Amino acid sequence: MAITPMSENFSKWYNDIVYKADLASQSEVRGSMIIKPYGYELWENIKSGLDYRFKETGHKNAYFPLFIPESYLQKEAEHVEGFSPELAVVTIAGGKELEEPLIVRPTSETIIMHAFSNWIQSYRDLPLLLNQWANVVRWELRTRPFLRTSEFLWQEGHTAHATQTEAEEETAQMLDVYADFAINEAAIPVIQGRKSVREKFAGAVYTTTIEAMMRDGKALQSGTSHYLGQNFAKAFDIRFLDKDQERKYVYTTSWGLSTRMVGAVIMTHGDDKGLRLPPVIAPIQIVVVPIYRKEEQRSLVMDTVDKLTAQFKAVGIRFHVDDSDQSPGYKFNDWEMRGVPIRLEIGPKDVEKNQAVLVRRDIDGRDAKSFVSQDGLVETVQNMLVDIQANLLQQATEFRDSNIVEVDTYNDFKSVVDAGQWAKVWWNENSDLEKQVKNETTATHRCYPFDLQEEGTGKNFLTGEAADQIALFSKAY
RNA sequence: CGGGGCAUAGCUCAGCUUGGUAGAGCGCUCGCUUUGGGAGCGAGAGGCCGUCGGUUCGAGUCCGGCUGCCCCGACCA
Repeated sequence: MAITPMSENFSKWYNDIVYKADLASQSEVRGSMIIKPYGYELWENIKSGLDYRFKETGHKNAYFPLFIPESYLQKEAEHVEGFSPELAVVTIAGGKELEEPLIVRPTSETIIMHAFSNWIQSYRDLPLLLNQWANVVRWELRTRPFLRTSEFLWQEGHTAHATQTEAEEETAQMLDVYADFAINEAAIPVIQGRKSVREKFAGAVYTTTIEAMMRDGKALQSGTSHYLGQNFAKAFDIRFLDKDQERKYVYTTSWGLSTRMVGAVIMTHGDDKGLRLPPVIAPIQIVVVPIYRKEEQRSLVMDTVDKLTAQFKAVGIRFHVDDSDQSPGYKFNDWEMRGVPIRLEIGPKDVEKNQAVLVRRDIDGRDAKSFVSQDGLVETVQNMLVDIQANLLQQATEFRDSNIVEVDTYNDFKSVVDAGQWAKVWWNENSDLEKQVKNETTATHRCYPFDLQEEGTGKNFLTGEAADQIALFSKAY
């Protein structure tokens, strides 16, 4: 029943929340999971926050096929090499061996770029701004619910532009969209930055990322936006006739965010009692627990509950009334474990006094509880939801900031990384040395953070040479 | 892909050493009593013991094959 404490075993704590809060369950298929209604509602709320932003920035949704001809994937050399170990391939269909195997998409650059090459003829066709919501398959050897599964849900945006500048602006804009969503809706204080060459998307010129710090100090890449240059345009011959009468290759971008975000929410906000959900994306924002002994009390209490929830409904507060047969104490623990931001208790005493008891999930102890008037309750609740949202972001931000440590020697680096913190260092791009660091410490290059760059140069923590960029290293999911 | 472990009720597991009619806790169903921080009592339902084969009068238990899952490592957008 109870959840394994985080301090005892973080992985177990995570799995306990996923399964006991009914977000997902294990499926019969290796490495796959069933997303249950409560988990899927959370994903739907994430989806709608993103989809709204995509539309606001001029993108349209479309849908491309699940199956991709093998030859498409092979057109971009680095891309195919990056994905080939984890592809699921269909070789037999309809009882016959296929002439050309079909790949179950690990991502859709190739099939979408193939379509783009037919659709784009003139500068008037640009920019082309598309997004698709889809499932993709990557045959991972080691899987964890939401963080890494063989099949997962995501969105992938694909755009084509006339100029490099425009494509790079798009790449940056969509990373901003992700960061805005993560910070303001998921209450996750992400760090924006550029990936090292070793960590970038196969086929990209460069990759930008939002990195989040989990409660165990590990980093989670929570969304990525890639500038693809003309790599795919050349591989798929996507050319347009420009105003100056010249045929030119387009510049493309792609960007994606997956159900992994659910894992990020769990591991950013959760505590030993279970999940803590930011009100903006919580499937249930307030749970009502009626309390009564006798039947007369029950109808009295329920009348008040009906009156109050009608007000919630009118203003769009997402509520749930738990009138099951469980004891109140059971319900309190259960809904805290499921991360509902506010609990409302209504008993005979409250009905009599025209009051209600509110308990907020983001605070521990007595301070979490308040006795408020039923008059103006909707406003009280709305204000509290806003306050909880802000408080979760603040708690996560303070945790993150206190766990990023500046180091300039390899020894300090090792102890910081071993302590589960992030190392902020001076660094020069070098894939071989990055690999060495990973082998020796298990920490990886997370990104070159845009907001933490400094003028001039500093001492590379590994080589001691002068370095011109600030990088973050840490253990990661 | 290398090393180790496991497969028995919805879940967690015992039973195997030493073969003899399938067990516990939790959960579930029904009834009564309860209800402001994980309630109590009583009754009940629920299993081709992963699968195929072998040994035996008799296999959850012993032997072999297969399949699946978990952990550690390696790999990894």
